[in-house]
Amino acid sequence: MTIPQQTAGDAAGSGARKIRLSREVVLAAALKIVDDEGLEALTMRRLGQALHRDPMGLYRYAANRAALLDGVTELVLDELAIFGDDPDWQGQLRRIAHDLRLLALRHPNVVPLLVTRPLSTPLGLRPLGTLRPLEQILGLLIDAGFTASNALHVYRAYYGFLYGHILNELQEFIVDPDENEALLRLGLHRLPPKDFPRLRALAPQLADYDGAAELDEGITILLSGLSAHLASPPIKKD
Amino acid sequence: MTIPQQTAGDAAGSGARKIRLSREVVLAAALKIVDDEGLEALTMRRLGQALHRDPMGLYRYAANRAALLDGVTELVLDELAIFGDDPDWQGQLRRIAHDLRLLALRHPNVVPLLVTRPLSTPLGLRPLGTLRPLEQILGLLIDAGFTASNALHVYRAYYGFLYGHILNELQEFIVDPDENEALLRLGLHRLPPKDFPRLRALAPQLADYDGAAELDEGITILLSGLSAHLASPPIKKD
DNA sequence: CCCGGCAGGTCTACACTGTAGATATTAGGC
DNA sequence: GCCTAATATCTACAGTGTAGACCTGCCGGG
Repeated sequence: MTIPQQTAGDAAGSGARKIRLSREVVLAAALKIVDDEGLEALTMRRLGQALHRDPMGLYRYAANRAALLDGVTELVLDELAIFGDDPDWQGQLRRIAHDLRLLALRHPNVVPLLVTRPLSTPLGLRPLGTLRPLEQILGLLIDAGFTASNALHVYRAYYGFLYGHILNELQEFIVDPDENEALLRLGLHRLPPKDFPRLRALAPQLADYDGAAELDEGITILLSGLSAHLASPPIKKD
Repeated sequence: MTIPQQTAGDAAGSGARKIRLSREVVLAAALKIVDDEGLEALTMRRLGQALHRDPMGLYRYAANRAALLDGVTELVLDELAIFGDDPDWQGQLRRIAHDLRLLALRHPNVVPLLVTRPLSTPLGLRPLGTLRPLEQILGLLIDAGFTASNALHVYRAYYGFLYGHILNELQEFIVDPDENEALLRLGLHRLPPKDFPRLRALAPQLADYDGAAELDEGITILLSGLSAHLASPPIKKD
């Protein structure tokens, strides 16, 4: 006999009262599961359990699991603020880069979605929330005086570098934070010294990786390179 | 590397000659499935069917599905050649970048693995094949006169940019190649014009994206920026 | 000849997944 | 009361990874 959870006090003391569902509530719960337990843990049944609902009911708020994942990425990207009216476009790009980096560190389990979902969805069919940063940054650059097509070039170089950095940084992960030997912290001792001398020798530098500083340097290089390159010859004849 | 030649008419059950299995054969078959039918299609049962074997037998060559995926990424990365003795490190980096780009275009379905698998595996525990490029490029740079730690910085900027570019390029995908209107080719007509004016206006530029040229420009910018930046002040005091 | 071991291939079974479709429950209008 | 529409829940099915039992051929030794 199943227990109808009509009576409030049966579950664990925290609000056993069924809150009214909405797309935002569902996505927020999904994000929490991904953050806490990883991507694989986000199943319809698990999500239903977290919301004290039948899993089937969730299909009202997301057509299927893929749409649910898209919703989560959208929700995460909404945390990113872009101010279209700031005339200091370089400063703005720098700030956004740092913001996105922090966002990725806050939700590392979502990063695979961030980079992977767009690969299987053509531009025009993506959730609008994920296209908004693109549109806004384009606006930022165009307002700063760039040609539309040059703005696109700058955007590509910028976002490419940015995502690349984030992937890079998230990949260098610590195995055993308590270990004080750098080799061991990264698990590098398992590599055959014969084949990987350089990598092993770089253990200390790998172990104290200042992601923010490195990102900032990269942005500086990129911006200076871009302005130098864009100043002299037009990139293309359109 | 090369697939042992197989009989074309494997569908006809009579002549289904069972070739001798090996790790390479299994991984090659797995890669073929991923290339032809996508990542999701690579299941143990499907792979077993492609090899005319019981799916369970495959666990002799890959401990589990994750290991199988790792094997596939390793196999793909083996296609990338790096010549450690070339003194022209800039030219070498440029060539490798183009090679990796072409490799990604050849195996677009593997790219998610390439960028995603390392996120869930600490450096020291990755399949050795995926670390080899790192080690070799470090060697290239160190032989060219870089400090070990500067080599690491250059590597990070380089690989970050490179992966970023590849993601970028693979994301701008064509919905309907027969369409001659740029808006429609990318599916951009579905975007509300009010919210995405710039993006829609950029449709023509998006539609003819010369990835190789863009990558080359980016590399140029990066290399010049790097050498300028590395020439004057040391990045860090180690 | 038999026999025991052994390594590899095969089968069955189980716990879990997404989700289609039927069913039960509720709310609102007359 | 009764009818309709929406919403919530249940059941069921095809598919997944993989543990563990089973079978099958091959080996050298008696």
